[in-house]
Amino acid sequence: MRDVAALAGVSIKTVSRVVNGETGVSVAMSERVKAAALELSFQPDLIAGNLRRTGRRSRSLGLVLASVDNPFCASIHRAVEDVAHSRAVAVFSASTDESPERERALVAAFTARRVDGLIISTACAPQDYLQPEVDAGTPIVLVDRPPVNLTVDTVLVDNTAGARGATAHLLRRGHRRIAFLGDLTTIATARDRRNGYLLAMRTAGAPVDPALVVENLRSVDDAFEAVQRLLRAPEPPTALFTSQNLVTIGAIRALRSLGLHHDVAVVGFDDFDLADLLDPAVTVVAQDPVAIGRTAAERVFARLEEPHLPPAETLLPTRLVVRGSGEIMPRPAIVSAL
Amino acid sequence: MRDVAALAGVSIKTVSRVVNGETGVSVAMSERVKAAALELSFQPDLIAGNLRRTGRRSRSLGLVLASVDNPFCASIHRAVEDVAHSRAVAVFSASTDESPERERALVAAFTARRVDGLIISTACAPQDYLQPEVDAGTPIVLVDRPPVNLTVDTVLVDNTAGARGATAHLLRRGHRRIAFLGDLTTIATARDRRNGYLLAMRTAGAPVDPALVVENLRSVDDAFEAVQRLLRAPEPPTALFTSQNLVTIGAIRALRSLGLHHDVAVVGFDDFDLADLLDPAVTVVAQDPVAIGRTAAERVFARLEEPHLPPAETLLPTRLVVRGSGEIMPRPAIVSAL
DNA sequence: TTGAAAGCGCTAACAT
DNA sequence: ATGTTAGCGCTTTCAA
Repeated sequence: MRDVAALAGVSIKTVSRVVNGETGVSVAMSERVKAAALELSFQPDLIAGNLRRTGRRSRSLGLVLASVDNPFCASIHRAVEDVAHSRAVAVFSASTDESPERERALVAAFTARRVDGLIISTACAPQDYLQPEVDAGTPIVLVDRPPVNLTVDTVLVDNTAGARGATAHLLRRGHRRIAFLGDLTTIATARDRRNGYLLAMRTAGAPVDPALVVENLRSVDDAFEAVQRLLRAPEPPTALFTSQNLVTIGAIRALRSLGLHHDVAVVGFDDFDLADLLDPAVTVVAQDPVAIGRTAAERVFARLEEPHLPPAETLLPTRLVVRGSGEIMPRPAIVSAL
Repeated sequence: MRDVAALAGVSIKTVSRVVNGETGVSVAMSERVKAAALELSFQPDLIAGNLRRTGRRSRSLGLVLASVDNPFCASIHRAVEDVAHSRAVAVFSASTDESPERERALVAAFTARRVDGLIISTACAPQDYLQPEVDAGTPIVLVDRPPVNLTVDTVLVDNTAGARGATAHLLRRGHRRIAFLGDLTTIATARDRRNGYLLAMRTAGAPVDPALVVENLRSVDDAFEAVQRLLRAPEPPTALFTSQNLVTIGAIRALRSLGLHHDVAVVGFDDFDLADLLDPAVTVVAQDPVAIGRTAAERVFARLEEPHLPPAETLLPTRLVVRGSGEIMPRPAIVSAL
């Protein structure tokens, strides 16, 4: 900037005015400065500029997800990016892999870079480590997972209702022995989905067999093995409610390996690509990750403009997508291939 | 930092020394400063610090992809993140949607934030706009798409060989009328894949029917319609080589809609989740996006340490994953459902 | 071992 | 309409 000023033969402040499009610069001067800037291919340093600027905005935002290569997270990510891009804000993103330590490290890395806001799908509970940031006035939105002992904006999905609806859907078709296959119980959404399942079962007066409630499944392989075990047991379930994508896929693989994919009903939580092309097509409880990301990003910017807004809780509904696997009627599942 | 110094009753420089773990501070003093920092929950401003620091590193990196919610891009992203995370570097990411204008805006946004390096899957050719950054010494790695009129590090996939291998695979099973279904011809990888197809056809002495070469397919729907049209034509193909994920999926949907999925062979470029669970399972030319991301990120850091390294060109191989759809033998495709 | 002064690239506040 | 001075939060350089 000093070089540009020297080349144009003006003061550094005049260059600053031109670069920032401030009023009160003669056209001739402005042209001269622009020419000099172009010649030196001058690019203003946004970081240095924001050091002194009133408002002190880095025009960047931190996004912390379970993993950027998980399709659900990636949709949220893209929605956040689009809102941020429209406001000339850049997005830092990172993955926790469900590790509280990594999450803390990532948030610290982002706050050290003075992001204007944070959108977090937390792997921690409680999230005490965020309190200093909240106190410092950084807009924080928790997405998908609720805050514990923390008052911040949230954008959550009605997991309980979604799971209840999925289970009720199976119950309506006459299923009584419905297995629940769940993710880590440390994850709030996994617990909510289990509770929705239990609620539907109790409401329908269906007994809950503890042997049919399998939790802490972390991968396709975990789910595969759990489902194989369930169906080879003396009293196998006639339907499965799988509470997460990887679990749904593992369950489907297990049913195929046993030749039971047309005999055992499946409803999965969370939609996935090609679910409609499988045989049978997979009935799911769909979430709206784009709405989650968009809402969260808009909330960050709203709070940036109006810091004293009361914390908002957005609860997004789910949608049951009927495709076939969830409409299989109950029948004795006979494991032929042993 | 000033506040911490005041509370500890030391100079600001001493705080700086403690915070950065520099040597030459007495233990007692160090303890006093740490206590003060903790009490004020002081977090050093990485940005301000790097303003004067020798080396001038922002410890951030810009990643420009087609779209963060495309699974191929997301895998690259995750690999880049992991390498960056291990070096305490944060990653800005963004999506071009194949728009050269958006790409330029994104790169400008990142350089204005003084990222230490850029990893770009470019939607532009030539990429002249990058020359000033290259000249300024910013490490830039182009991934997946080659540079035009620009000398930078690259990490590319051998698209031509992969496409040639896929087509040869079909030819070996006796197919002669093999359709090529391609993406936008503005994308270099799309052209390379077409060239690989043509090369294999010519090598085998198979005539190339121009009616079977359909390009500029941008979506599942585009591919769906193109494949329906091809198969309803008087001389339909007996096999399809689909040069991209969305195209592969559109083609599969079209074959199903015509009841021909067990009659027409398909080999797709790029692997995708659940390809093995479809009926028939889909034979693909798999790329290794994780290797792309890892290699590119490592290259950025290598160049950061050693700015005068000669530009490196990494060409990653593909792998044919045989699953069934590509092994269907040629037979007259009779469209029953009209 | 500690501190004072200068300065990174820029903007704010106040001249002129 | 333009320039001057101070200062953002930190590191560097050099002196004590």
